[in-house]
Amino acid sequence: MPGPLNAQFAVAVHALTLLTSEGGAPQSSEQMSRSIAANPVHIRRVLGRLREAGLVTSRPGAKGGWHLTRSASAVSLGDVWRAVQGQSPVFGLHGVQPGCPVGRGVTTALTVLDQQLTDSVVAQLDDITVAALIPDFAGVEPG
Amino acid sequence: MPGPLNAQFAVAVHALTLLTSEGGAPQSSEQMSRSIAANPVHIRRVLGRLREAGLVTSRPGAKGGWHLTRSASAVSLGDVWRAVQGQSPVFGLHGVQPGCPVGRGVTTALTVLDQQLTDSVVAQLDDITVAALIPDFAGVEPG
DNA sequence: GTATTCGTACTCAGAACGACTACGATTCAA
DNA sequence: TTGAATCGTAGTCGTTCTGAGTACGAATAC
Repeated sequence: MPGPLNAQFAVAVHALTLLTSEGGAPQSSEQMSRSIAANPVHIRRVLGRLREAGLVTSRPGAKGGWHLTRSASAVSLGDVWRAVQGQSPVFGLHGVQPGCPVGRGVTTALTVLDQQLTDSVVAQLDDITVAALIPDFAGVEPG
Repeated sequence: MPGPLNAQFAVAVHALTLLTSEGGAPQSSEQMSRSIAANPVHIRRVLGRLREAGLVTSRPGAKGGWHLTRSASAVSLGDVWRAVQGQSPVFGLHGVQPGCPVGRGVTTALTVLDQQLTDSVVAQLDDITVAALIPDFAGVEPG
């Protein structure tokens, strides 16, 4: 129902926290879809990005599913961000390239600024681990 | 033609730079639409936000148009950001509110994080003036 | 009075996103 | 070997967002 959001990032982080429970046993996308308010296929697609980044692994078939490749305290939100967002624009501050020279100068300046702000944000995300987001880490069972 | 972007911010900044030229004489949205690759109506809507924020004024009728209320060196990009974006979410890191307690904890944590990152970005924008984006300030004529 | 310009409501097209279905491929277990 | 479970992925659909564009009334200058 909601619209404008980086929901993939939230789904990824939420899934990672779920994978820390159950003693690290693999969990299926179907299983996680009940805790995360999202479609199993969508979850698979998002986690696919995380797999490409080496944060999780997946195995098809019975008793298959997803599991972490390292502890949640060794995964930063910056890792998740890079895996999910890749190089896609964050702010998109720069609009269409105009014809007039003043406009081009402004556009290039905004492009540089966009990159600086993005770097700053990712740097802050790098200082936060997934484990830090879990209230009472390793003591709460998802419902 | 392009899609995913905060083009309003770019339009606003570009318009402000245009208003610094011509010796501060009022310019019409039609006039600016030729330099900015955007529709006059769209420009009026964006500048309307800036007017609400007190950054520009407008006057209808012949010889009307828009002009700055202060020097471009006294307008920060943070001012423009707040005028254009308001309180709308920037990252939207937090997804749908899920039912399970772990999920709620993660969601609230992401909500707090979102606010922190937004504050950080706006603080950086506050340190940059519109004038700083103009190459050779007061020496270039828009075409 | 006429031309100019803003203010704003309305519609339209395109892109993006997630939900959902479907189905093949893979893996485990009996 | 059969069947169930699960991933991988293509495809479609509906919703939402955004900007483009049209239209027209109100205000202003000459």
